Amino acid sequence: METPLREPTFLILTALAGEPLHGYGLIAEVDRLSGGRVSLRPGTLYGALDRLVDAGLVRVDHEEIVEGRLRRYYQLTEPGGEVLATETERMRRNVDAATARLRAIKAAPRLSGGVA
Amino acid sequence: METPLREPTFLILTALAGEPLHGYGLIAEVDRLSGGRVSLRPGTLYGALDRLVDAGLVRVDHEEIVEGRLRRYYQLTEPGGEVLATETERMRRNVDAATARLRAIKAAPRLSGGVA
DNA sequence: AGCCAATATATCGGCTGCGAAGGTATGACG
DNA sequence: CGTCATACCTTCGCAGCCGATATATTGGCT
Repeated sequence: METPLREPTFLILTALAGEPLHGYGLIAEVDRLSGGRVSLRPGTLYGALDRLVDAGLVRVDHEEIVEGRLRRYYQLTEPGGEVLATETERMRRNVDAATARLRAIKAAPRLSGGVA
Repeated sequence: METPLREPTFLILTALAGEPLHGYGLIAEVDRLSGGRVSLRPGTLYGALDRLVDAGLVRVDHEEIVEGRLRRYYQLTEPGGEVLATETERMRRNVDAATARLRAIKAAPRLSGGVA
């Protein structure tokens, strides 16, 4: 697993931090928690899930058949929760650093397009 | 330019939001603002700078020779500042979503490794 | 004088993760 | 009986990062 986590992977872990979900449910949940801004594609989702399971951050919780269709539920593991917490902290620091500098820019713009 | 920005690219923009910097100065600044956690490699830095200049998010401010060595200073453009702001907002939302769910986990763990 | 470290730039190849596209199967609905 | 929605999975190309490597100059150490 590469770290820093990319956005799709990060959101998958975040979604699973709520409750175990199956593939399609995960897509829906990520859609919801991102306010519709991120729609996972199957290729992204299953690739990411395979990697996450390999790395032990997620595991298959159980499978069930609903209306003839298999649902494979994935669950966040404890290491998965730790990685999510660590990555969240990293991002928080980056966000804070950027926010501080952006505030300074607004106060006294120094960009190419600044007021002449 | 791919969006979401990857961490090195994001930090380069953040560093340049403070003041124009040259390559090596940028490496030092990113080192500092990341608390030593991120040390840019030349390959990462110059690749990213090329892409950022191509995309118009950063531009060459000026060049100067200090002690016989060329320093090429890069400056954040206005579009660059906007992208940085947008990306920061995106990350803030993701951080908030993850934080909320992580808090819930701590209160009532539901992970594989939870208390038996 | 001779050498190594630090400053400063740049390039190349491999790896990884994402995304677009496409594929299979089942049940529901008209 | 065809189409849509659900649900799984695979393959391929691309973009960005990183390690390694290269080149040039200044300065310090011996």
